[in-house]
Amino acid sequence: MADKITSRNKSYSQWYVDIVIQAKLADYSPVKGCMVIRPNGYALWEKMQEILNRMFKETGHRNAYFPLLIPDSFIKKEAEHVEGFSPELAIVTRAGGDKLDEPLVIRPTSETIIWSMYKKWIQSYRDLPLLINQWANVVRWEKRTRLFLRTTEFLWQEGHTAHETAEQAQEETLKMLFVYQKFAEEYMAIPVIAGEKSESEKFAGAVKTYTIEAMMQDKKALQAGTSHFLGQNFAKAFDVTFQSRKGGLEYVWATSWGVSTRLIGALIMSHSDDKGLVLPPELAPIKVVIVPIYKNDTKTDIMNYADSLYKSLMGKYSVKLDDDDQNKPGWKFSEWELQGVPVRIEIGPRDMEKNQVVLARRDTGEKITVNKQHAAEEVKNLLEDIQNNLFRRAAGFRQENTFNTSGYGEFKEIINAAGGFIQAGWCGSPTCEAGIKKETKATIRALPLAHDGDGKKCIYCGGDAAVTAVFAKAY
RNA sequence: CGGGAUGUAGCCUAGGGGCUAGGGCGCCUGCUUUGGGAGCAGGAGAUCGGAGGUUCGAAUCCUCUCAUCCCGACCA
Repeated sequence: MADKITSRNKSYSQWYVDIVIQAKLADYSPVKGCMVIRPNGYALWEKMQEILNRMFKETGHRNAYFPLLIPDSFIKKEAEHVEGFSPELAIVTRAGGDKLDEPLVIRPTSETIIWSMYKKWIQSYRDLPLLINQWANVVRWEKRTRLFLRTTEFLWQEGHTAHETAEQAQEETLKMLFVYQKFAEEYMAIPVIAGEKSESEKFAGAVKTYTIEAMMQDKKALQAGTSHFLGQNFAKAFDVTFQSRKGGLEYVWATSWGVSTRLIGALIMSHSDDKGLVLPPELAPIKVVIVPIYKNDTKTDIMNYADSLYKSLMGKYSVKLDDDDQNKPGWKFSEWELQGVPVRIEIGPRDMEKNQVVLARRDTGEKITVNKQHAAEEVKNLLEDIQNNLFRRAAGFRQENTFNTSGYGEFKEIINAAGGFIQAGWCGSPTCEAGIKKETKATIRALPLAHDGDGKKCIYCGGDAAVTAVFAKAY
């Protein structure tokens, strides 16, 4: 078999690049830092959109679309926001052959343009809550890019909501955090830690940022989604007020939340192996592929047999019959494994003779032989089993690589040698956080919800811990 | 922005002053094959990243430049 993919042992980052390129998920573009999402990759994004859209709508949100170009002055209206984003903005200064009077920023996120519109749309508490989501592209000029994980332009969804009270906005923030958690765990089969970000890690312009944080196979952390409680920061910056039930004029309370095509990177780095992509059935654009195996003289019979199986499955799952005559079965096996299809059905003369089929599962490589009449039911069970197995495997891996320690010496040892997540006490001081980052490169990934200090001491300064923090090196 | 690496056909690559730039994969044609990336035969495909220079002669040497990847710094 041709070695198209560098093994994870040899080079994890090259393995990742190889998967993306060889599974035809994406390709490099002529512009530095940008990528083309190819049909295989875009199909994954479409599955994510489909599921998330359903979940967003079930929680009362509606989709809309705001423009790509934002007046430069808008970005500058919220002090922390401008400070956070100004280094990575792409700005249009010429258009239509002339220099523009006011430069236009290509959106790095849409808070400012959206709140400028919300000012027009919100007058009364009767206009609240306003629950809008948009699917869009954004541009952030990053110094260092990686396919899917951090590209100059990327696709995402951004929810922007407006509420009467701080409590309602806070509730919305957490509600959407849990939507993300459910999506990651139940569909992507990726276990995540739901928690709050520390002050230094939060979104520029937010009062509080919440995150779902996942562990990749190299034991590094990946921020997979964020949900922000924006307080009244943007309402004040854009003067968005409403007449309350009591008649007074009050600033609106806000949230925003988003996940991006980075999730595709998370998916790859959670489940895939040295043979290629491994997709959880819930997200696999093709769940089952049928590979017929025939000789010239048996071709017609085998194809008929395969086709009848195909017809019996096609209404139930997205299934593909690979009737391409150009490649041999062995080639097809490898190719579909590379592309991550969860279940492969092999049908050859020996199977037809015994009225059976061979089911091969992508997650373990295991093959089983089942009676053709039971194939549909067996496939259903197998898909469920693969979905569960992938989650269990990832959860087990995370557990094996999550450590508790109260000694800073041990902390440094773990981070440098084994890697992984470390749960430790933190006093809450940015100085301690910065010291740890400088000395170990580990950052606070999340302050898990429902954990106070638990009587711990700060891992760095030894003072009383305000919270339990999860530390790790991160993407 | 620092460090490293690489640019030769769609992809991988050989050649490091000299004659028609060689091979593998892939692609096209035909035949044979088909239970883990098939075989044979024939064929198409290259201004050697770009510019300038040295030379009788440059893919090869020199200078500059552009691009990408990897590592680091930075990063809602």
